[in-house]
Amino acid sequence: MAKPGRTDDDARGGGRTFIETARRAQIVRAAIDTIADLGYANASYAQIAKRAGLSSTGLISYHFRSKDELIEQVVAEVVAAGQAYQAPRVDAADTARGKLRAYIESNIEFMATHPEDIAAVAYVLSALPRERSGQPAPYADLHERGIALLERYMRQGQRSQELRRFDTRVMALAIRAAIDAIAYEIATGPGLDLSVSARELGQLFDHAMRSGPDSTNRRRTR
Amino acid sequence: MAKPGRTDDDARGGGRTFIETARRAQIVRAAIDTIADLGYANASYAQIAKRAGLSSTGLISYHFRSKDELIEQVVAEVVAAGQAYQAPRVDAADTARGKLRAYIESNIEFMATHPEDIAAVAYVLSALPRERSGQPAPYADLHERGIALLERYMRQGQRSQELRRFDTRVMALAIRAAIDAIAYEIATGPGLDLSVSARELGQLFDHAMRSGPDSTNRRRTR
Amino acid sequence: MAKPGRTDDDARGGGRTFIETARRAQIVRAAIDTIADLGYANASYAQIAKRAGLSSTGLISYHFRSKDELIEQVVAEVVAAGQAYQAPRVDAADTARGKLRAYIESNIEFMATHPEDIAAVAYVLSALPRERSGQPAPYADLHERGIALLERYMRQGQRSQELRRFDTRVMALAIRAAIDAIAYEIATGPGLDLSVSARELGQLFDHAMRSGPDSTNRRRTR
Amino acid sequence: MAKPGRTDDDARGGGRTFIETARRAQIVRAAIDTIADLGYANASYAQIAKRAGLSSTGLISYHFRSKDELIEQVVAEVVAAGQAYQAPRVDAADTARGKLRAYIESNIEFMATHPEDIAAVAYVLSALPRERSGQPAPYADLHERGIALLERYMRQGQRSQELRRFDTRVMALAIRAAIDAIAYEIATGPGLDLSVSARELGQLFDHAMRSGPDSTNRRRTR
DNA sequence: TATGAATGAGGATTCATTCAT
DNA sequence: TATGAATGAATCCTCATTCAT
Repeated sequence: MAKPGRTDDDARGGGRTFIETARRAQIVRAAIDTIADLGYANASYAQIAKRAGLSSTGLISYHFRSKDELIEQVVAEVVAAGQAYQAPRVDAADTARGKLRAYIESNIEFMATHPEDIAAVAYVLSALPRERSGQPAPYADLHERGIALLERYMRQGQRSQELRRFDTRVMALAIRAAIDAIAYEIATGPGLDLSVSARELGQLFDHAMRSGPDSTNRRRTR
Repeated sequence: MAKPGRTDDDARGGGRTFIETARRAQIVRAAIDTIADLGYANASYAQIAKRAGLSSTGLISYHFRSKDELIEQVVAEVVAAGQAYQAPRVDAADTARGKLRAYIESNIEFMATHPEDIAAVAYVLSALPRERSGQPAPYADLHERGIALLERYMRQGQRSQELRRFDTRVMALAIRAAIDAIAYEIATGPGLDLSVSARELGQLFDHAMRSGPDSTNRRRTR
Repeated sequence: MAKPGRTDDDARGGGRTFIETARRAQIVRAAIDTIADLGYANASYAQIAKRAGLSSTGLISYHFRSKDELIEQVVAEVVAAGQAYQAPRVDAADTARGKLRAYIESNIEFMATHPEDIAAVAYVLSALPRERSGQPAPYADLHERGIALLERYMRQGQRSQELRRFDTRVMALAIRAAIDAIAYEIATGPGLDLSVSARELGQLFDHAMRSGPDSTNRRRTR
Repeated sequence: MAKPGRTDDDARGGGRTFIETARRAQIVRAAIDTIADLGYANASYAQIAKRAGLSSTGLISYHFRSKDELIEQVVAEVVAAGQAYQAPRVDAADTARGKLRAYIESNIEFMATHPEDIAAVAYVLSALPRERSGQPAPYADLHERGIALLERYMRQGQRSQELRRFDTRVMALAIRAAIDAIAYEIATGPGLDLSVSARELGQLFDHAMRSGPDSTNRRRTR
């Protein structure tokens, strides 16, 4: 039958028609907007269909095997867009300090310029149960991968003595959290300027991480 | 007949009988546990009632005007407890740097030692729509008050030249976000140690804020 | 909460209110009528609620954990009524031939006088998949118990030489099937008289089973 | 454009192209398999299309005016195959007793050797509402024709005194029901042997119908 | 002929809330 | 105060059918 949302071979988008692909994209976009506007809990098929200009919720079910699959696509879409924006900017820098700064600044830029996308995934991720009977949270690896990348740069910078010694995990978590918070602030409240804030945050963590001129690098005790 | 959850004078707990107060507390506690366990979306009255040992969901509706009011109380309860823990510890410090460090460390301590409470409000806050038809987000002032407090200490420290010049709002947002992230990490993943992380984070932002090493870099005595 | 249809301890009807019991019975009755009228496939909650005079399908879900449970009760209800009718009549006979005849006749009587009940279970049993991935059909034991009872009487009669030798399983299946068919015919088509048919069928199988006067009892060859 | 399933002249297959006829047969076959496997309730167009190797459910709607028509064809197909098998075998016998015995045995043989077909019609017939707003049950004549045939043989046998006097309708109904039950048992449960059961059942009703042993009890030669 | 997109009705179930007791 | 019965809206999803291509 090849009802696209229902076949088993959906890992590959192989058998997707042009119109099917377009519809899926349209629905995913509508889902993002809906979630960003109303929150995850209120993002019903009815609301999504309304925003997508669809005359029936059945069409969503036709294109996506289940609501879970739709949400999955929402996250995937935003993540892909984010990485496409960020990767070249980070790669362009050549020192560890530079890469970390580029990471922070480009990340904020993307987030602040795609507020709907970010709001949507934020809603989704925070709505899912933290962990379900042993198995890890559904999108945990997403977060974890970002942290791991940051830590890798940090250790690199510590080896080359660009950076002082500190607990890389704590620092990485702090950076990610700060980025999210600032981006959110920029996107919602009108009080903060994008480029200024990006630079400020880059500076903040540059101060926090760099080897001080008084390089009496206190080692973590314990 | 003065149904407590329904009368108009509910802003003040004025007309509450003893038993009424106890029941409300019991239900709020059950709601916290439920939300922490199942997430906001699955925290139905049925589930909450079950955990509260109540035999009818009707009783919840009787004691709370609406589900919104119950959730409001959930947040209020946790916030009050947090402030009770934190205020004396911050007040005890006498310099701005000290206060900021105390704020960070005591905040993490509270959060890490009350994982259920924190999980519950985290779920609630992140589930609520950011803004609803013009009016600000439901608990925005909560967040805003925390930020304002931090900024006040920072400006104080900048005036006394304990701290370097930076954008206080960006810094405050970063601190709050980092605290939340670390506390969440401690509460869920078993990888992070509470007291170590608290100290690390205190140090992180101490580095980020303090005046350069050429200035009189007073060490925290402790 | 003790929502009756949802608690786990439903094996025991222990915690059932009077009104709850009454409602359940009412709904089961409405379900029987609906299924008998419309068939299993068309017996939606909406139809059942309409016939029960309920203003919401939600009430059915409130009283029964799931549709499966409701259907289970439908079958249980009819089976119980049938056994209550039949058991004393069979027990009253003292020879094997007599018991078998009483079984046949009383069974037809019950079925023909409770056409709705019979139609309902017939629909239900025939709608369920014959077997599902290994596990036996849902109500298979029901049928099997009836067959086993008949076979027991037959073997008894064969030992006492009241009955000729024959394959008891084939005979038992034939009897059960014939009873069902005749009862159905009586209940629907107006052409057949109840007591006459009951007697005829009793005679039919009496002829088929009794030791012929020419008691050259051919053993099953095989 | 003569959409075959939709035109009015569908009673006769007059205007059917070759490919149209083939497609219809293919779909009917797939429907039989699907119903036999999943039951009537779960035999959706989607499932049927999948088994038929069709890539769209639309094609089924294209070839059949409605689902009712498809189901009708399913029944017709199986009935035709059954009659093709049975008719010559019954005709070959020359006495009434012989014909009845041949009917019973050949009927069982067909049913037991075509379990899918039989399961499918069994599901269909038992799923359909007994009568729909006055008009008789959809396939009542099918059943009625079989009964009438049996009764004709019986009356013939009674006139020639091969058979004792009994209610022919009750007997005919019993025979049909028994055949169905045994065939079903053979097809599903592995406990019963086909040829043994066929012979047993033939004997059963031979005993039930034949004139008493005082009469000239002709043995079947075979 | 065949496909796949689209439709809209209808499916069971969950939910917060109300109300009589 | 507390209970449990009842309500009706809203949830996702499945289905047969239609239609443009």
